[in-house]
Amino acid sequence: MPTPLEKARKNPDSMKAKILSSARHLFGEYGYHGVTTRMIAKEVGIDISTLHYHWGDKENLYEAVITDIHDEIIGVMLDIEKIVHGKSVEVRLEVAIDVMCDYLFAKPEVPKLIVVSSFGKTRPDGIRDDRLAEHAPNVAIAMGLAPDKKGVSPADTAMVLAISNAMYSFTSGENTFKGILKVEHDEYVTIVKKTLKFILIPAFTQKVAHN
Amino acid sequence: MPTPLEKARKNPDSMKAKILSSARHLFGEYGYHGVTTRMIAKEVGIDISTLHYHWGDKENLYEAVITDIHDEIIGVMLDIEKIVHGKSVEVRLEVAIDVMCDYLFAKPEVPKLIVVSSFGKTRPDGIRDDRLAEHAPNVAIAMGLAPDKKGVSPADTAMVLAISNAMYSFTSGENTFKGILKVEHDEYVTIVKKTLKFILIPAFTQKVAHN
DNA sequence: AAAAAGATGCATCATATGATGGAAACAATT
DNA sequence: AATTGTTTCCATCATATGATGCATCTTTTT
Repeated sequence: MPTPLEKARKNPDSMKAKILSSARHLFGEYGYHGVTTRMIAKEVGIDISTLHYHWGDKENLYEAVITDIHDEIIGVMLDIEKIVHGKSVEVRLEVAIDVMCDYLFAKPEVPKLIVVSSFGKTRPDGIRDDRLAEHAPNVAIAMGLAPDKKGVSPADTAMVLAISNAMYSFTSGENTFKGILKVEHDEYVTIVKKTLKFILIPAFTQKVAHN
Repeated sequence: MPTPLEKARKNPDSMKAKILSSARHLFGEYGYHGVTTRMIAKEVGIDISTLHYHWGDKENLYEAVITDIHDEIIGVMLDIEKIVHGKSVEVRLEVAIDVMCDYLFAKPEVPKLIVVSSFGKTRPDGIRDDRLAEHAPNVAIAMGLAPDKKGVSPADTAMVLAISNAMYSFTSGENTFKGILKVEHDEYVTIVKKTLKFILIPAFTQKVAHN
């Protein structure tokens, strides 16, 4: 029996999928409490009762959104791990930064939702997804920071978190930071990738060489 | 004529100050829309009408909170700039990381509010403070990335943003990341500082040497 | 074509929320 | 003590919000 989320994915033109898409966008923009079911319904062009018919209550829809983006981003991570497998540290990092940044810039609601769900609280509590967290050690291994699950130290995981956070911050804060840097989108993307590589590659090669 | 914020600062035991303090804490935890005036009033132990008497409407109180933390953090930045003036790049960065992290760990609502106000939107718009943004180039100069205001490139500013973001992420996400790293507060602080220095110092010395 | 299942919107409800008027309590000034 | 100004809370309001019942329309199945 497919879940509502699976149904929505199966048919991207379905009402379920349209609602999910708008919900992603709006929750990413304004946060859980900043979005009303009416806002979502209005963006889709439907009545709120139709929204509730497809997704149940607001919390349930939000959970679906969180699950959706987590599945997606973990998919991207696995893709990257496949691509970089066997490559040098520099190449691994470079590819990881390029591919992940392209993805995050294309779907800015993803880093925004990850950031708020990691940093902030949602009042009625609940709603939390720890799969990204649990995945961090795997990334550490894939990046060559540690040989196996046993060998991943907190410091290694902290490195992975630092990289992830850097990408999330720059992509979700694009609008603010673009203004500070006084550049347009394309140049912003270039600068971000360059800066990330500039900062991370020296540290990483040093670290991996040390292992 | 002092503003309400100045009055609150002048007397930390005043009702204005107590409300501001609770508002800081709660807005940091749940975001603008996640906090009701009733929640704040309850935490202080007063009626909402007293809250409105002192601070006007919710948006006004939020603005005061944002202004308050921005003044505070810019103060810390200026302190750091004084301390590190004339020191080597390594020492400058080390001190900056230590002092700023200590401050942010002590007042976690500060990075939280900065992150959400940089990344997210608050629905009725308005409410924005760009002083931190405008201050970024000064930090670039203080850190030795550029000789003067004219010489600060977008890439330099991006470096400063990367450092700031890294500190904000690690401090505001402490609760989540502590769990991932499976460490307690004290060790978490140590790891964060170590990781930040490990990543940033090589990149920075390289960059400054290149100038 | 009829029947069944699915999807949609209108009207409506209960509660939450921001906000205010005005009375009462308190403090300062004369 | 009386007066004035400040602070606090109670009662209340208008609107926003999440949610649902039910009738209507649409699609699918028989």
